[in-house]
Amino acid sequence: MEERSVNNATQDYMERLRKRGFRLTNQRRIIIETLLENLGEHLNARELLERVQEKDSSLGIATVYRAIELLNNLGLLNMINLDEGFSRFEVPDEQMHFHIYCRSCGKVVHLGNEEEKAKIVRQWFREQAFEMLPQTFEMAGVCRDCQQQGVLEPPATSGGRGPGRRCRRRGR
Amino acid sequence: MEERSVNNATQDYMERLRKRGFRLTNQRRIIIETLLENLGEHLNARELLERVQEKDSSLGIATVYRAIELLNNLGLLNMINLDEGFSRFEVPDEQMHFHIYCRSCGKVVHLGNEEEKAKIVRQWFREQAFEMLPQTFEMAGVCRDCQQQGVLEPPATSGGRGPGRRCRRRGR
DNA sequence: GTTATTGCAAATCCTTTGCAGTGAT
DNA sequence: ATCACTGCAAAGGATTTGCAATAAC
Repeated sequence: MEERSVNNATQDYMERLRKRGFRLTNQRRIIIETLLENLGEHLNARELLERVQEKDSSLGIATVYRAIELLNNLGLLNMINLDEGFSRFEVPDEQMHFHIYCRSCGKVVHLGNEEEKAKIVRQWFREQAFEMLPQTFEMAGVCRDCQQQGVLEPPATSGGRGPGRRCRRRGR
Repeated sequence: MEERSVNNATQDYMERLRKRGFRLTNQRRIIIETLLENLGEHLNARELLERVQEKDSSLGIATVYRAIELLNNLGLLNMINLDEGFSRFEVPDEQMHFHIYCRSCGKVVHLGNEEEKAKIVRQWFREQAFEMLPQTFEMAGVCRDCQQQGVLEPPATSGGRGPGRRCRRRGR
């Protein structure tokens, strides 16, 4: 996203906070701006903190988490879970997003034709009379590259040194 | 699931472990059996441990987590994330499952017509040349009941006493 | 007899929280 | 002048791990 539109979008987010009665602090502005500058990067809290601290080195992790929670509550931020043991964050651009991630190497791809897919999902929500919240869809698979390497071998003896399916926290 | 089919299915799972070269321990059998007996309950690790300990009180949480990881790696178990700060687990019955959960009260509903929906999703995977892993889809929304109560109000003064959207760990 | 697996307790790591100080209104 | 918000450090809670003992093979 270019500088001008980041600025505009940041103002937009700040305005929404103001309307809801929240204070417009410098920290919140920086966090929102940084999220916008890194659209599509799916930063986690630590990564977001690092980038945010380039602008204000005293800004702490607690503030990051509190801003995330606030934005999420207002429906202005999606939480992304890739079964890593922590969350990643994304500001939604009005659209629903569809991610497929590889459980072996961690690669994430965005699906195309999102509007068409979104229509389908909205229908699913309608069937249940649920209001849909802004969100992304995380779908686990094995990418073409990793399919050829096979995944997770038996215990040990058989020469186990392959990557195995990444799955929990330490598995990155 | 009735006793007979639980037994059969458990044997089936054990057989798959054996084929991959893993040892058939009593602990693994109990854990698998318990997962099967509680199909659709979406137990988390602590809940699973409790039920498992009714059968073997010395079985520890580490063993539960290790069994979960093993089964998940073999594609024999789905991890379910409802943004609660921990995971829930489900043994898949060949089918893909679609869950919508209410971010306000936590209610979870299973969508119907799953086979039809599964076809759609399989097509999405095909478009990306990803192998699909057994999994469930967690979609966040607000249920009909909670829609009427409104969610999250501004800071404080304005009389905040509503529930607010549940969102992170402590929010249950 | 080997060696994968277990149980325990300690360690890790993400996330939340209490509190005193600060800054937006 | 208020009181929402911040930063810090400590707490909380889920998950992982080292290691000696155990039990599949």
